[in-house]
Amino acid sequence: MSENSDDLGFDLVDFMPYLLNQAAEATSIEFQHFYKARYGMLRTEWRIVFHLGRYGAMTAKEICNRTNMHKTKISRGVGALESKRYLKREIDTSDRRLEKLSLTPQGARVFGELNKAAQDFNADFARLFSAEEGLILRRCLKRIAGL
Amino acid sequence: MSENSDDLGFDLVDFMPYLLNQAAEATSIEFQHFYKARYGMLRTEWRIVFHLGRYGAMTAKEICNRTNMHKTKISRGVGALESKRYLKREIDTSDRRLEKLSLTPQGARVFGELNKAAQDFNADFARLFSAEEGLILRRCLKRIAGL
DNA sequence: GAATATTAGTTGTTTTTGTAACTAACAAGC
DNA sequence: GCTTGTTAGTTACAAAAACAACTAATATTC
Repeated sequence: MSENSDDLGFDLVDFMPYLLNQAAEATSIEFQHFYKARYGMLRTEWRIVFHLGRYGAMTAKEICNRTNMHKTKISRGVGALESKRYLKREIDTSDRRLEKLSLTPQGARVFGELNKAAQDFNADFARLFSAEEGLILRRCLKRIAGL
Repeated sequence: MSENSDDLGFDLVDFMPYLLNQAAEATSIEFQHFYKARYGMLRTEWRIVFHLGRYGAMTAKEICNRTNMHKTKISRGVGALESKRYLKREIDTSDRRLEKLSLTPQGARVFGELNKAAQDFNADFARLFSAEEGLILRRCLKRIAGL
């Protein structure tokens, strides 16, 4: 905290929103390489692919609820993924407002590769910390994010 | 981690870039209220004000180096703060490429208020954690951010 | 000291995001 | 059955960020 005689307060690095943001940025930028450079995907798109690959077919709304991304972001991500042929839509016959989204075989393959990369990334990441640190870090972040 | 028989890997919430991002987002959005709603400032502008208020007059380049924000972002932030009369520029006579940036009295007053709000925010934030958790969280985040 | 390179900062253009208004389908109330 | 309300998703427009090209000043090199 470094309170000092001039009462200027803490250093920026001790300000949690800043520190969290810097840590998140640094990490995101690293992982971007996998989905951006190789598959031309945006973060939103990668998240959608992850959701559909990991949890199965669902509607855009369900992805919204799970991630608290805004629906317009999802709508555009879905459009982009569709034009890349990674995803297909199927309109629910009992409620024609709903679109069930699912990965195409090609999309599933991309998910497989990215998911593998993500697991490796996470494993490497974990090596930065002791077991106790990792546990506490994860617990604290979940609490902050309200998860 | 929840490894399961289908080998689908972890949940998104256990993927560190995602978890960090969600935590950073949640926190940033809360603190935005202070600088955005009250002073019409953007995050970049708040960071610039913080730097000048906390560490004294410096050039745009120095702010760049300290924060790894891109220089165009800083340039526009400085312009916006100048038109709000929170900041003034002074060209270095020995090297006329350099502009020494500093807060106006009005800017200094705003810094004082925001800095106070930031300290309070940080103190409230700290209450989410035990002393040990807070220490470890901070240490881990710094390591991740390379700080 | 003239050509070249580097540095600080700006400007212009393109992407991406955020916000609000919209369409289409369904649901409720009467 | 016809208003009124709600929900899923899209589209249009404005704000912000990213990226590249630029200007002006200083350094370097020969």
